[in-house]
Amino acid sequence: MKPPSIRETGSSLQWVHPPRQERSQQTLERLLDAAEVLLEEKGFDEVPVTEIARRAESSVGALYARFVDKDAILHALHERFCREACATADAALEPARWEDASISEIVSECVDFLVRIIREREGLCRTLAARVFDPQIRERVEALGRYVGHKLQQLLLVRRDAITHPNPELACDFAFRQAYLVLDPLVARSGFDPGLLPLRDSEIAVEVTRSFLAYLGVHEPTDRSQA
Amino acid sequence: MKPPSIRETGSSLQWVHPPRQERSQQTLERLLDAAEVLLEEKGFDEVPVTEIARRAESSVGALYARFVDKDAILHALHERFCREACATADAALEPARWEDASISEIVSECVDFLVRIIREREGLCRTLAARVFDPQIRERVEALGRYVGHKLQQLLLVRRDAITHPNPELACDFAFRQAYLVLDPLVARSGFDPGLLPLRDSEIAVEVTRSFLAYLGVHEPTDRSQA
DNA sequence: TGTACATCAGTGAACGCGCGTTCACTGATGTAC
DNA sequence: TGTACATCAGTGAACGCGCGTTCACTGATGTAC
Repeated sequence: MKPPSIRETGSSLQWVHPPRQERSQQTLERLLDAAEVLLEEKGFDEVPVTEIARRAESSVGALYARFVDKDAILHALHERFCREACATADAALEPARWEDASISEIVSECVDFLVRIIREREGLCRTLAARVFDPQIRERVEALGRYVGHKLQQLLLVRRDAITHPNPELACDFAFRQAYLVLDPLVARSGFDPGLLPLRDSEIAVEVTRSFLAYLGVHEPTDRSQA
Repeated sequence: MKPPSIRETGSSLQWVHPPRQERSQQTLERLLDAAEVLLEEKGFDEVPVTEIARRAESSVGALYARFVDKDAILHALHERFCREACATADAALEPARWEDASISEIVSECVDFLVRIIREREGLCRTLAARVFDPQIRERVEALGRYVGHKLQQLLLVRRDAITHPNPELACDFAFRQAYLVLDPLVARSGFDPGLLPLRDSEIAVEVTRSFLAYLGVHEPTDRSQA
């Protein structure tokens, strides 16, 4: 139950040569942006470094002046994503925002939120999903999951007498991960195709929310938000 | 609601040069087996054809005499997997076997079953998961999902008055896919690592089953199996 | 049953392509006095 | 403010490695008469 913290795993310095001028800082960001855009269309392995450099209106040499190797780009992208995701979660799951809310309201908004994030960054999410076997990526995915999951859990456990599941801690954790694991492929993969289920995002969100709540065993509270 | 059938998508012939002698048939199978074994340890892209050939005690030339290209091996492996999975599902979901069973019994056994299959063929499942974006693989995954999902659905819908979810058809479909989507990464990925959730297979199965039933809204029947 | 020929199966060294990475060089920015 | 030098940033052609694929050749199996 200790709040998980996002350790800076030796962080960027492992993959990125730090820029010392404003100019190269911008190049770095252009390269990252270019890479992320290209990931919307292809897998990471299908994108040659030359293409990333070209798209960023930079050059291969400049790229290697910033990144120790090709993989470093993906790692940097993932780190940036995690930082942003944490920040967003911090804001969104701020207890004050939810003082009078019921569990279903919280869960429902969280699910919508997950859908939106995954949809916005489909390409990156897809590539990351295909690489969870990479220990570094995996560790980052898990750390983010723990971090956000823990915040959500705290919010939900305050309302624990609305939860029927015999082990509310486990239940919150499992339910959150389940939601994420289901949404990731349903949303991110469906860019290519009707998708695994012929449902639109909003319909998927409804079912995932329903599932989440049913699993917790929430009998809808007549509004008793604070413990 | 039409029973989905596994179309033979032009099938093997597209990737495999059919063997004409017993000998080459055996070579083909040795190659497939070797490839599947190697997938337990690495991703498909990390396994060079030379290694597959070597492990099969064959040669690169022999390999290319059977498969049109490297990808063909993965496709052939996937087709074999689907054939076997269908056959197993046919046997397991045979209505006669379940005449007196409740929904929870059916679901619980199905989940256990999924866990076992995924666990047994971790390597292949992992590689396939990383490749759902390939249209051919995706189509096969979906076809298998439809096929098995439909069989399960039929079994469950016979007991539809035990289901509270407003749309039982949709619910069965969604619940099955959700179970699969959650189990695949939880089980197949955890070979590498403590896993996303620090749960053992049996514990995961319990939660997935609970979630499945809760989502359907099953109020446990006092045994009224036939409609 | 034997012989000749055709097709199938297998071998593994060699080829070649793609792509990540390097490197010699030019230009820009910062710093010291 | 100006000048000289050092470091940073950027360029893109060339390199080289890995790996999928081919191909010339040997051996095995099948078939026709």
